[in-house]
Amino acid sequence: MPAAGAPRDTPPQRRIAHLDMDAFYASVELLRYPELRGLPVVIGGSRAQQPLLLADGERRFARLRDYAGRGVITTATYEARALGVFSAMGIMKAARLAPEAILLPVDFAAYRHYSRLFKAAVAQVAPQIEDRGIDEIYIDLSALAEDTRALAQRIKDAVRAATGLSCSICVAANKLLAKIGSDLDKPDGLTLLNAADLTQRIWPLAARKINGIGPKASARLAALGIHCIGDLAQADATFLQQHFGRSYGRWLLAAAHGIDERPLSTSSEPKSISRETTFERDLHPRADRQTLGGIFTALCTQVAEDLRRKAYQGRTIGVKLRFADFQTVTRDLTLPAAIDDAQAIRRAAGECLRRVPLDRRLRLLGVRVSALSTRRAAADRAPARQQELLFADSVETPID
DNA sequence: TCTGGGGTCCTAGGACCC
DNA sequence: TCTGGGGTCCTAGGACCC
Repeated sequence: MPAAGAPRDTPPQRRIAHLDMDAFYASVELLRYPELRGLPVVIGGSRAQQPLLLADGERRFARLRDYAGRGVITTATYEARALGVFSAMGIMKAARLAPEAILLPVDFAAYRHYSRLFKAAVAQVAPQIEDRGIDEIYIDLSALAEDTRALAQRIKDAVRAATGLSCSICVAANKLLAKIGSDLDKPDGLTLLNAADLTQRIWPLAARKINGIGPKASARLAALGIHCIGDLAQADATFLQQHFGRSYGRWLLAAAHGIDERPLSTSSEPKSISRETTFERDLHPRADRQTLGGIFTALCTQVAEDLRRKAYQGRTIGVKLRFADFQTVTRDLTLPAAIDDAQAIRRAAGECLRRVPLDRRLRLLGVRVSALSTRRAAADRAPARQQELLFADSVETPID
């Protein structure tokens, strides 16, 4: 027991890294098409043209100006960003800014391959990893003895050796700061942040740089005269809670002070599996009934395939509709038991659809399955039923 | 000629149960 | 029959992230 007045035990400072691949999709494409290095290149548009291989072995690439239709930019090379083209920008708008930029279609299979490669390479150096999607991870370095900068450099080197790609990495006391820091020196950055850096390097940044402050919250903050993280740190706690609610208000203030105790989450199970599609043109529920029906069935089939491939079943089936004016509605239905087959999903999703007044043009349709369980867990909950299924299967594939 | 597709988490109200 | 309170599940929408 520490004597009264003795300093409390403070937990040892953590060392949390955030690693972010540089312009990931575009960089993977440049490995495949090195002749595009140095040019403005954007990835996006589900209907973008594949490069054409000419008779002389040359490739002809589509230009942004050639694209017609819906879609957004997924990634842009730094040369394209210099022209004002960024992720999530509509392709038609991007084409006005950079008509000559090369446009490539997305190839998720290729990006997933490189994603696995870089994560495996990092895991060889530091195994405590939280997956944050295809192109970024958090790494807990606390348990490793090595000097922080040397360790970060070794991780960067391992990623480059495994993939030929560069990444940006920041090591800080927590995830929140590491995430902000990895963006400070892109591309190919290596940033270390300590306590003294909070006021010098973090506070001048826009509040929007905090992971969790999006376009809506930053607009509301700006309307209150709060623009940078330092402004937020100086704001009154009660004032923030009045405007943003108790929970979010408190979090905003803590975040601005660089406080974040969240541990890494090194394993996770999916909560939902979904498929959705935006149509090339808006479709009317009556006039385009046949087309919509076909799309709806295809979505249910794809979701069912995804579920089975990943060995999940779900009890809650839902639909998502987006009207021409971008208004979005969802409906869902929870069943007594989890399912994973296309026909049952289509039946339940059809029930949901009937609860939406369908009198306007649609631009998007989606199907989602949530309240997931693994097939193994489902078997544990319903042993008798599973016995029947095993028996039924055994007709096809006898068990000895 | 705006605005993809895959997710997670939070809030809030109502039903229902004890 | 004048009416509390807590807990859980379900549903819908929205903000946010990659």
